[in-house]
Amino acid sequence: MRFSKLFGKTLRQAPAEAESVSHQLLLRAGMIAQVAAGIYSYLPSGWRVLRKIENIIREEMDKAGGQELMLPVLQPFELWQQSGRYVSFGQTMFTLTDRKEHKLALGPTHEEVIADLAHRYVQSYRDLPLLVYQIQTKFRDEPRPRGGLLRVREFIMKDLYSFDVDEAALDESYRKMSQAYQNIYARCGLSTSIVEADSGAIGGKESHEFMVISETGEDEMVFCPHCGYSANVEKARISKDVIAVSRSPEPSEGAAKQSPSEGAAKQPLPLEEIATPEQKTIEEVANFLGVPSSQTLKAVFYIADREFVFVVIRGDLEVNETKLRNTLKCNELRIATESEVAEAGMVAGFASPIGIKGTKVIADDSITLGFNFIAGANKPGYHFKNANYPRDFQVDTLADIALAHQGDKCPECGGKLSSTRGIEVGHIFKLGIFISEKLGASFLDQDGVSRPAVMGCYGIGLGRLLAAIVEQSHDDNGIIWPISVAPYQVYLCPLHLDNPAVTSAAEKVYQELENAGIEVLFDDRDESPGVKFNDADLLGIPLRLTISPRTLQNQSIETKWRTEKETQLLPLENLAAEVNKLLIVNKCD
RNA sequence: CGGGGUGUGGCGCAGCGGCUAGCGCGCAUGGUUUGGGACCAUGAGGUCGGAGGUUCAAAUCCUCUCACCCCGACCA
Repeated sequence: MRFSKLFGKTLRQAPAEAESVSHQLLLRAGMIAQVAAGIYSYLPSGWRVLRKIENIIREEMDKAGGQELMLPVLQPFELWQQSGRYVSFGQTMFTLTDRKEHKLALGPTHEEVIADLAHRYVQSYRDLPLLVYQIQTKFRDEPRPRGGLLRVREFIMKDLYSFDVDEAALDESYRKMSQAYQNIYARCGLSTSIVEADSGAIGGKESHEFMVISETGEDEMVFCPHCGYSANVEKARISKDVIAVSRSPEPSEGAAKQSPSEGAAKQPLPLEEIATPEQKTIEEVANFLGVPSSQTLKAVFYIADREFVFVVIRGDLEVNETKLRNTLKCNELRIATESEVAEAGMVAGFASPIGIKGTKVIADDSITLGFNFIAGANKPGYHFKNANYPRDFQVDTLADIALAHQGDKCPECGGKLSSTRGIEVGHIFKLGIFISEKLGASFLDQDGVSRPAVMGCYGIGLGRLLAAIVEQSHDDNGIIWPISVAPYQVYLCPLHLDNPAVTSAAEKVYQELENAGIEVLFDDRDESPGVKFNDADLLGIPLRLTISPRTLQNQSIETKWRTEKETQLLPLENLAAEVNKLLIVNKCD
């Protein structure tokens, strides 16, 4: 490709709307252009990168036994009513009405369509396992697109669906996909971490995300440096017995040196009402009474699908709303307003489940890890001492609904958890049978018994993956593409185009490299060296070849890797073969 | 949806009641240049996001509205 003909200009200054590194660099390099919020065009060089990523993914999916197909973007809304997932997707779905007043959705994902297909074509256990995938555009009306390609409303995704005879077979498909994903990221030069994840609107029980560590990421994950446990905070578990010490607010002298279990009697003591005037927050109450916050119970009020819910958790912990949502199996969840709290008859600041009737109570299991808690007395200015579950109050559900933090104890080994932000570049799910049951995707087993296929689904957003590579691989001068996904492998850079020797040598080299199947961006523009070098860096082409009167004196060409400072001379003779060797040696896949 | 911010040539910005709306980059033409974003000359390109209002006069003040960005809620 001749640079002079390449559609899409490089920019010295990034457009003002771009904040994240990948967004700025991709815009400056002329690889993408914004059309509207969360809607982008790929320009030729950006599209080349995307297609390379796509091919890597396709190869790995095929290798893992996947069969590529193509499902429609336009989906009858009835399919979504059949699965019931139109509720959990809600506003995120773009919907439209056709001329016959028939409601359609632009597919945000394709479990319904593929399960409906499986219903027709999978009949026997002999047809399983089945792994089918597509690489296609998805539409999701995200409430807040952000970070350029990081969160968009229209995006290209690889989605594979697995159908298996039972859970054990699903585990095997899942394992295969997990491996294929790791191969893909490695070939794209990305280092990723696999973390336990919540399955959100997709549903299902077990899922993992592949994360690229980056401050730009929207997700927070915790990990244990000792045993390797790692999870998205939405999902993360923690060991709750000792963390109380580390996180309690500066306890007063005396209480300070006691762990919560030492600080309290190990036997339940009689419930006792004490005056705590004006002491409303956990911190105030704990300080006032000279106990660690882990010796208190916190009350938090939510509205879950219009129902008022009383949530109790140990005072040193916070509520994880994703876990709470899953526990309640609700769609909308929000903190109750002050007036809603009052209307429900609660005394904010002094509330506890003790003596409360007719209200749904959800408790974190941390309330069972201790004795003699301080809890609200449900009247202004008073708390109870020595509140004990289940002696003093009952709950409707007892579950893990606590939020993990950096510094908490690892649930596996007790080590100290670290936390970091990450970009989710892939997500795999064990769906189970809830969709196949609803859409009739069943098969006959060896015994002639009809059973629903056990499903899994596995997604990678290609644009986000591309952006994640840029986030992880760049410097002050621009993008640094790994050879495997670079828009061009070689940047051919002649200097002094007024010199006929340079021009003819450059043209010859360009032809030679092209003929050898090497992807070359030939900077045939009559620009100063600085401009060309800077564009080469900005575009992130792995290998730069400079040809000038100086190099021609030695019958050679200068080579420079994007990742290195130094240059080398390479003889012009047999150049294509030599360049090919260099590229192969330095390729990461 | 809540909070904050920005809309002026392709990009970055200035102008914030007063004459013909400027500057840098980019673009075009000609010339001089050329190893890390050269220089000179000439030139093209603008409904100042939109609508309404105030005024002798509005990019500038007021009202409404739209778009985009950031934080949060939300979100595979």
